[in-house]
Amino acid sequence: MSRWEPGALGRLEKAALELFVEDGYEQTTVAEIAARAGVTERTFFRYFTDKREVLFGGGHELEEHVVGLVTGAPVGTAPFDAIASAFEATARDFFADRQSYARQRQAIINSSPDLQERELLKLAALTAALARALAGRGVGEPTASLAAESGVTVFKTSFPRWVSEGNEKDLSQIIKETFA
Amino acid sequence: MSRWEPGALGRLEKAALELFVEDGYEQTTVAEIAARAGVTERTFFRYFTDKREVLFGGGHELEEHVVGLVTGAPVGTAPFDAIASAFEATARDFFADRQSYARQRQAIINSSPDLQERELLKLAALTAALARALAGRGVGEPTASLAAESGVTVFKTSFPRWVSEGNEKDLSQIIKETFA
DNA sequence: CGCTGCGATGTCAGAAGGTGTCATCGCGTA
DNA sequence: TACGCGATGACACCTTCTGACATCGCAGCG
Repeated sequence: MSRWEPGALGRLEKAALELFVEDGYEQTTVAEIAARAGVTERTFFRYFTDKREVLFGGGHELEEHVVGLVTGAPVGTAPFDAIASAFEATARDFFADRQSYARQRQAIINSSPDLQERELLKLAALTAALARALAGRGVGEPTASLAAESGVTVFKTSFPRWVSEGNEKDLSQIIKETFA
Repeated sequence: MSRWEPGALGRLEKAALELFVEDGYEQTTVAEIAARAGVTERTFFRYFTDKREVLFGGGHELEEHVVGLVTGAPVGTAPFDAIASAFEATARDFFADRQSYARQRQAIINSSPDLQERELLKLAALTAALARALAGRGVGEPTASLAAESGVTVFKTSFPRWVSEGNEKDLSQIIKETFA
């Protein structure tokens, strides 16, 4: 038996999500999150730079995934097509069975301007990373940036639709439609 | 002689800009800004909801201006054209003689993720307002949102170029080129 | 002329977010 | 056994931001 329960990071993310749902983002204090996770406030800030960041941990993996797909697209694929299919595939891989989680998370984000700011920043980072990936494939400016912007815009507008539709429609399906 | 010097808001904005340039955004405290402006910290927060907001006061007027131009565009103007010329005109009216101010301000924003977040939020608000304006002219979705997004994207990419070009090239000129 | 209400500011106390620094102690390794 | 590492705790501290109440010139009004 080690000195502390392992998995502090996961416990913090879980506790935060629960409390945000129960009491709202702004009403929840970091101290409460830490207490429910069984750690100190200080430990929270060792895992997350910010109170907000606890909701955006997955963003990094998502970025790597999409960028990887774009980088690895068949030689000669048109920039816009590479972006489009990367997003479609990522939608399948990442969000297929997580609609209810995504819905909760999005509801929280929509409730707080602070969180919306952070999300915009993450999307801007994603845009920049995609533009770099395209540049690495020899795509010049401003084509690379414009294709990246377009892709992220499509994603950004498709996501709310997928989340809100009560039905079981596929995210990748919606994305495919919107790209047209 | 009134009880206090008038123009507290202007003094705060001026003091903030100076201190941000001198010491950097993060190193400057609200207390310092207030002291230089000759008021209390509390007064700062009566004028600005946020430490960040002191740099974004003009955003509201800019939004009203662009939206007004779009709303007042000749009947029958294509959505995209309405947006494009609104931005060109606004560039002339708002930024013509303020390049050095804009450069300072942008340098500060670029130095802090906090400020970049806020700027992205303001641009998102502008996008939404433009989409509403187009909708008010009878433009349907998704055309309205896409035209608004495109316009803001062009603005967002043109601005850094205008700011960084050492030369005297016109913002509205750059914008016109990018729209093509 | 004196009263009165308003508006802009000050004063104070305090919650919450965030950081630096040092202490603790189980565990793997020499 | 001794040692050092890594994750966490403990604590003090600063900054941002908010609520509640006090102050006092000024304008209007009787």
